[in-house]
Amino acid sequence: MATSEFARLPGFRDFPPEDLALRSHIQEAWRRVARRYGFSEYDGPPLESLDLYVEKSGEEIVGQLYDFVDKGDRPVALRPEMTPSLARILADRSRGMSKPIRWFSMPQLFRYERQQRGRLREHFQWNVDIVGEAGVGADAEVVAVAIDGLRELGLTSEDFAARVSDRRLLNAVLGVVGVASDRRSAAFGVIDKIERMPAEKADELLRDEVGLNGAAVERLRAILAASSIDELADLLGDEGGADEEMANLRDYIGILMSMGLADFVELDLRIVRGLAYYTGIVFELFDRKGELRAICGGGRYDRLLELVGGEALPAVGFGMGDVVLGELLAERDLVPEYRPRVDYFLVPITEDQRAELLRIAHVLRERGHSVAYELRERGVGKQMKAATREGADTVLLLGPDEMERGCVVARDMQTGEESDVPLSELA
RNA sequence: GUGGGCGUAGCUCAGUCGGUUAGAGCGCCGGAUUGUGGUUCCGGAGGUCGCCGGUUCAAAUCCGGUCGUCCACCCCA
Repeated sequence: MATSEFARLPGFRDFPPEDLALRSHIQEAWRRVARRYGFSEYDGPPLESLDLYVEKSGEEIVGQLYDFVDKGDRPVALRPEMTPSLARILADRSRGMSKPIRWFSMPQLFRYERQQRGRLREHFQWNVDIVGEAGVGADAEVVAVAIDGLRELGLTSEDFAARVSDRRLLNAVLGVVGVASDRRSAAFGVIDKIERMPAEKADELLRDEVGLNGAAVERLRAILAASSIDELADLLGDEGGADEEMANLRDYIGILMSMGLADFVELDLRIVRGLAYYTGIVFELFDRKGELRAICGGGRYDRLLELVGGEALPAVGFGMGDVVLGELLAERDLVPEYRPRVDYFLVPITEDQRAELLRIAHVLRERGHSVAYELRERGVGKQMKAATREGADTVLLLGPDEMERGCVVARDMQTGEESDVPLSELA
């Protein structure tokens, strides 16, 4: 609660050490996995020109942006997503770069919306993109990174899966089922929400908005329920019309099987993704229990770079937020316990040894060890308690006796064993 | 943006048919312990009961508003 006069803004988080530990745990895993796949890290400014988002996503997105006019009368916005910035950055320099470009980032993103579980006004999002490769090899590579990012944190195929689809395939399928070309985008909208509405409501929309008859609605429902490429092929029969898209998606899934990730991948044509700029394969990672919102979403966006004024390059990528992921890790008991720790905690028995201890502390720090001690005079018992609280590996005790013998006593805080360390080793 | 639940100590919560100085556990600080921690015992600090207003002799308790939070909707990176 807000006892302080200055309360935290709603939807924003503080990160005291015990909370920053989880965020770091997640981000370090993300970074390790991205590097393991040969991606390079980049970043951009958190504040961008408002136009960058309006051009791409339309006026209605402005209601969900943190935007304002700066002192130079420029309409600006805190970045709500990273992809437009990536497109802008590459528009300037991609022509001179070898392809494909494999970049990742972990920006803090902002949106102005009412917060609820798994959705704040600020979050950190892992963005991984491959730019300059149109083939399904890039699509598969990117989803493999996302899957391995979660595996790195201890999640398994019991915990989550990737649901994959392809907008071109869905478009072709809609053609096969008989959706007129001017009704396709309406159909996309209904299919995107179909899981969250009652069946009668969906049927009604498919009839009235999309223009399908009863039999076609039935057939489309069956097709949308397919969870493998073979099942989908059976349902489509020999009519053709989607052959090329089917072969494409089959290759994609084949690559993921070769990687040993088959357990993590399911076909699901209901995955559409809201973002208008997706053009091909799209996917979401979700928890298998279905308790949380999507952990990660991504796909192919082959037009975006030229829209922003850059080289016409195909691209594919995803974003994964730290909020939902943190909740999933907590539910699966995969959040490491936060423990402060230091290598050495130094204890002067009397103040007469403090100068020598400060010297030793500095020697150990120069050697790269972490060292702590009480900053003012306290009893030995108190200092030992403090050493425990600080998570000391070893306590070095120095009193008049040790000074005389030319050593310190090193106490192993795990075992309680003590041994002498000559001062000559700490010079 | 719409509708609903909740809001008592740092944390988890108890306490309300309105009635003297509002409680517990954990945590924190101090002491038992002026050359040895994790256990234990003793003591202490910390709350204008989210905030503002109303009803009342009297409000943590009832009413209204507001802010925060959670849930659903909307939307989705």
